[in-house]
Amino acid sequence: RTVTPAWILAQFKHSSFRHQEPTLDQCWTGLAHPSQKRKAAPDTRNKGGGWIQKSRNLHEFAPVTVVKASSVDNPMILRIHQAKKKRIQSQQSSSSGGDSVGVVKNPPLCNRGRNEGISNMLKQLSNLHLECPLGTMDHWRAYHYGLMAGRVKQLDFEIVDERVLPRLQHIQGFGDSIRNKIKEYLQTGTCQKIKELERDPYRKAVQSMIKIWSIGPIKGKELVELGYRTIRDVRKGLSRGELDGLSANAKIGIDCYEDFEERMSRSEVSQIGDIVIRTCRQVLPGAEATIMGSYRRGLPNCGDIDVLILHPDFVETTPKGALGRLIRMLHQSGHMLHDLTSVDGMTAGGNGTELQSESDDSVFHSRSSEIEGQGETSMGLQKYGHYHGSSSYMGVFASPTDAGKRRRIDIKIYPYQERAFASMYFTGNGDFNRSMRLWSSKARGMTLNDHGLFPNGTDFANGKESVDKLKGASLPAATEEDIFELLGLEYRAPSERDSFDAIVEKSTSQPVAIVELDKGEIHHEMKHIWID
DNA sequence: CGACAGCCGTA
DNA sequence: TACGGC
DNA sequence: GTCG
Ligand SMILES: O=c1ccn([C@H]2C[C@H](O)[C@@H](COP(=O)(O)OP(=O)(O)OP(=O)(O)O)O2)c(=O)[nH]1
Ligand SMILES: [Mg+2]
Repeated sequence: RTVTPAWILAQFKHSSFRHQEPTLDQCWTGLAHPSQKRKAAPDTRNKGGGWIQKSRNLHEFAPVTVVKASSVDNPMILRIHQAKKKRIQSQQSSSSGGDSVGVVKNPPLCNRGRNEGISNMLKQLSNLHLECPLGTMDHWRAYHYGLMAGRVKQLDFEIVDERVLPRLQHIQGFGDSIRNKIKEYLQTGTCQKIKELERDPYRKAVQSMIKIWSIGPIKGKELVELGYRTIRDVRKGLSRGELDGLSANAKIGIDCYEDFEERMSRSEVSQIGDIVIRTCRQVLPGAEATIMGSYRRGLPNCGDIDVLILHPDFVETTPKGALGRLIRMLHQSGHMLHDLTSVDGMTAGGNGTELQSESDDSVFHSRSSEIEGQGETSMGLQKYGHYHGSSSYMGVFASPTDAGKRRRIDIKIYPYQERAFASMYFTGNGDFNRSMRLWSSKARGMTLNDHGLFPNGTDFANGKESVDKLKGASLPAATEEDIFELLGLEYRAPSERDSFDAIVEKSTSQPVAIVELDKGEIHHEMKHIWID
């Protein structure tokens, strides 16, 4: 937060090192009315080498100097850095390692649903921070609470009273704060922090703003500072012309507020899927379209519908303009109501189903952005040195089962050779993907994304443009099983891909190890412990 | 202190 | 680049 | 929030 000079002066009066929380009017919001916003100036705070950074334009923002706690004079941080140096040295001298880990921090986990109450409490804490990340820390608080909510369920013992707390201390991720909350839960059956967060009217207001699609914590706070508290307020403001500065997507989000809050039944998802898939086959004969996301994982209800399109004849590219034609046709039939992303080829005159085979050179080189070369993102060619033509669409679909209701839809199309990676990605869930990518990077020295699996230390990783195409190329995988195998992970069916801890090293793996870390270091490289 | 996945689209 | 989203 |  940026504070006003008034707040700073007030702190000196207290002659104490503990400062007071600034009240709302002691904060410098620096906010302009959305409709008056100019182009965003680059945020230069906290960048650059020095450990003292001056604030920018004094007339625009509060005259505050940001002091970074640096290693220069902070004994705590010095100690950490020295410890780090020592660790590195000892590893270089005796590379045998493996036994440097005295405490076994990874007890056997099982997948029985234990510790329900505690897990629910942690999940609530996670959601409260996630749904309203006011501070910069809240994002990672939510992340960690979420992680531990999953992990308590998998413990091989039930937390019934305080005597097991010391035992928790030796398990990765249960720090002081969480152990104290568990203690409080055991004693009182509740958690004051949750109550506190739920009561806070400011939080509540921001949260209701954030639920508008395309409004995040920044815009949400801005709206609250401007006096809006509820979706009704925002709608009123919009009708008065006070909020014309909001993005086109935000206006759609406001319009569909209640509809987007709801989740749909599987049967509704499958009916929408039928419509999309049928239309897709008309527009692109031979295409394979599949419903992904929570639907593929078998959840009883879904927040949106995710559709993946592939075509076996387009191995390295995607058919030009196909996605656009699909969207156009869905608009014409009245199913698609709004676009949340632009679509190349949608407004083009290209008729129906002309199919260029990908061996046609014109498909390959249609990558200038002025032309409506479909798909091909600018990053793809530069960073990966491989040619790809994936593209994606986000829109709003009319419910076929619940008249008048509007549903979020995501449609993505990938080259056929990326199908395993695209399907892994699009099946999720989000935590599972993050866990798998973290494992890939930390334990295997490879970067995993929705296009492929890339060994690090190649041109890809260095961000250079690849001259030799093979050097920047992905390891091949035709199926999802292949990807688990390449990474040395236990296979997980879609319905099992439900948490961070669902990523587990395969016991008999002969992985394609690229990093030269010993096992102990791999395991303890990060706080995320991979359980054998 | 820095890490906690890796991208894409909009303004 | 900042923000929001998958 | 937690770890190294
Ligand atoms: O931060 C994210 C969000 C999503 N995804 C992937 C996994 C996810 O399964 C898929 C579709 O995203 P969506 O937001 O639709 O999630 P979902 O798993 O389908 O759940 P929901 O029922 O809320 O749609 O995209 C990620 O990799 N990272
Ligand atoms: Mg979904």
